[in-house]
Amino acid sequence: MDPDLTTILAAYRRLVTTLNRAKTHAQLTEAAGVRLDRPDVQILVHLLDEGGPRRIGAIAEALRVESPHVTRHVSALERRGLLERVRDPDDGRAWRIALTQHGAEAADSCRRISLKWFGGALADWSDHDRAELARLLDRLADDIQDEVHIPSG
Amino acid sequence: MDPDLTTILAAYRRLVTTLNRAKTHAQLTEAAGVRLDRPDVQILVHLLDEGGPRRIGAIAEALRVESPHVTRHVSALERRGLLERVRDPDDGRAWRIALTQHGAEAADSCRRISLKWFGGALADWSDHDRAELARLLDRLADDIQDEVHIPSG
DNA sequence: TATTGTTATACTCTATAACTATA
DNA sequence: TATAGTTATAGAGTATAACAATA
Repeated sequence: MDPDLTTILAAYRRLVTTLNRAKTHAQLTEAAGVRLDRPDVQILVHLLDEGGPRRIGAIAEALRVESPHVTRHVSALERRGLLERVRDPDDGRAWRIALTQHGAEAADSCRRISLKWFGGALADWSDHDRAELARLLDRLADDIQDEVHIPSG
Repeated sequence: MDPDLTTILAAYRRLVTTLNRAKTHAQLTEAAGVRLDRPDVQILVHLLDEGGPRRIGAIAEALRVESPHVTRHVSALERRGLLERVRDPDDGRAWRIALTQHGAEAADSCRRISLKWFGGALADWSDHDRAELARLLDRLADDIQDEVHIPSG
């Protein structure tokens, strides 16, 4: 019974309960002035973070979802003009998914709201605590990934 | 453009991408030796954390879902003998949802696996860093909750 | 009649399976 | 014929609306 461990797990769950709900997503899209569902936002913001076109398979792998899911959302976003397909320079048969100007703007709006929320939450924090949280949370994400995907038994 | 903020947001998303997927849930239930879907686990572990019977409405509020969702899962878990309804001592018309022995064991198994994952991830961390993460993540969960639910505009 | 919970329904999110196309 | 992606389908997760029951 490690009290730190218990606190960390409980805090993580509380965070997810707050952020990962339909109402929270509705708040985000309203504030961002976009009409996008959650997978849409994930894909658009992922492409913005990556900084360039990516293949369907690469997006699916990064978001840890199956590719048909990505295909459907990408197709819909393409029809709406937020994404476009460009030839993969490395592989003539393949295409990459690229943000259009409109898509990049929508992605940026969404990311801005998330950053605003986190920024608001951390507004009263000391520089030291913010830097420590960044360091520790980044390391936790790495280590959890290793722990879950390469389970020791 | 605050680099700490960006890191924190990205790390949080990475954490969710790792932990909040069907395959991860399947890994958890297999390791725990239970056959439960995600809402089932959330409800059971929540009741275990609370340490006593709770009303449907209170569970829904704590998990930030709508009550019909809780009703359905609780009813199914009741039929399977993991939960039972007991009279609310404070309000004769109302019932509270209580873990049975079997339900408490299942909840404990699931929580144990989550703790094992986090414990494994933090195994190489210094005591200081673990304590700091606990302090900072707990505070973040509080502050995000305030920020999102009492939005400043 | 206000509160709480339930039943009925529908929408969102994501997975699996079967198929297609291209090198 | 291996790889990447798509179409089709189904199941899990969650919300809204309408209703029931009880103080």
